[in-house]
Amino acid sequence: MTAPSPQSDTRLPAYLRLRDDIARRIAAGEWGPDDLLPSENKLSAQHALSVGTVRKAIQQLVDEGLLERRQGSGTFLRKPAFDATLFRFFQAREADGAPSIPSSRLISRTRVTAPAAVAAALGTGDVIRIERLRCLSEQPFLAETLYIPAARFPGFEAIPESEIGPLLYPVYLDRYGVFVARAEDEVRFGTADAATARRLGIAEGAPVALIERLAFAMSGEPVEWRIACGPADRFRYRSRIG
Amino acid sequence: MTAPSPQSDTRLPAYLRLRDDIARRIAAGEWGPDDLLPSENKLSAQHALSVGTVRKAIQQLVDEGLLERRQGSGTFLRKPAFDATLFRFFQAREADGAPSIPSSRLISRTRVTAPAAVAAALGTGDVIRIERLRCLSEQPFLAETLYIPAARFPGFEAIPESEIGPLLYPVYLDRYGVFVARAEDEVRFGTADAATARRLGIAEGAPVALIERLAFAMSGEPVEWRIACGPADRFRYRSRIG
DNA sequence: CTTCTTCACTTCTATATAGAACTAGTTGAC
DNA sequence: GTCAACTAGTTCTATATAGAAGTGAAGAAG
Repeated sequence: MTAPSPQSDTRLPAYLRLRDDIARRIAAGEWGPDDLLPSENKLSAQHALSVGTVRKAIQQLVDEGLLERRQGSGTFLRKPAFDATLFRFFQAREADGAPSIPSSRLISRTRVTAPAAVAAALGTGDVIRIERLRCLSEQPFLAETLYIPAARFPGFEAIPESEIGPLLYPVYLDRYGVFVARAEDEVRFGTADAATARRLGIAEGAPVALIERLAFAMSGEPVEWRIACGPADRFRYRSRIG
Repeated sequence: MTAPSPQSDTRLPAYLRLRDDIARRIAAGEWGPDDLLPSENKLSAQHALSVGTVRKAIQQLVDEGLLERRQGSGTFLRKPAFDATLFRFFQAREADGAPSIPSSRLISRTRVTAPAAVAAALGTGDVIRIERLRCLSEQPFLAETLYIPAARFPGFEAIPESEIGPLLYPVYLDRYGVFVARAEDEVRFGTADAATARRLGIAEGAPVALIERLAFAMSGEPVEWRIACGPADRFRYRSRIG
């Protein structure tokens, strides 16, 4: 076959068109996380391109973190695990210093009209609001409020809590085919309001770090807006420049 | 010539050895910022490699941000301009919203013994301490304390203030041949001590953001430790994930 | 059952080559 | 002097090919 999918825009180089084609097929859910993609040979035959061109296209997707190559085995779709990136911002470690994924406690799931700023970011005001608390060793340290478009996640508010793990993105993928590929974070400082302070067990007005996130599906469509709030003294962020 | 420089360690692939060789020559100062490197043809002839292999080596250095390719012109050494990255963390904009490099006021330069943590990071306790204040429209908004190894920057404390611009890294490069290639930032929150509060014109104990930076020369040697302190309400950081 | 060998398949490295696309300077026409 | 055409040099795209290196499973040897 010669990929009858919607031809990439203009007269772009072949390796870019192939890259976009593969990305589109990933977005369409043709392969699931950790699935094996066709080999370079197969792809080059299917698209009537040389292996070198195919490698160049794949390499870009590897650089973007979408794919993973294993010499001798094949090329695999990577499952993005960047729910954990939120915790780059906080010291989320057990007492023994081992990093771990905090447990989640869902507080509420309600269909509401989104605040103006959130509606603007998501492109719709018809959303489901999720409130949850992240805990480490039974100790709450991060309060989150999330909004997801009701049209994109129908019935989410009715999913039994037992079927929702500590991470949400796998749920989005498994139940709704929404593959969160990219996110934008913004970090600010502020003070805790009464409700948040109560949940976190800190004083009202205590300094907190606020992390806003807008997450996008592979298609570029925004699929989740969230704000996380944690005590400022646990905040710590490292970055490498250059 | 066939590059008599210290051969790269083991039996690594040729493109990696070439990459390291070029990086070493950059570190040795063979080319200055914005200089033109030898063309792919010349490099392939000099090292007895094919053009494809040379391109692969160069591409890695481009990905790392060291080099810049301009089709039709050549490959150039990029001058890192990441003093500005500090201000990714703060809203450093003029009243009209235009981003700008804040002015600097040097408060002191003294040869001192570094605090233990700093000495550990720099590998020596014999340092020069620099205190300065970054201002925007005459309004101070960032207080910095820097430590640089006295042995690496002899006489820095005696350079006339008029010869030091708003950015320090160009001074390091021009006067001491120290090319800052990489840095690690760590962001925390805290409260202002008396001296800092006075300098910034805020209340003692007011919430502040603290950015610690350890900067490295191309050789990997640490050359500067600094801590910057600014009011938390001006802090704002954006990042893109995925 | 365990261990070793073989084999098919994969990605990885490297070469050689051809032409397209682009840049910057020089030359020539007017 | 001005502008267009040409040219030498550069990176970029793409192909074809060969063998090295690594993987995983199947089969042989003990």
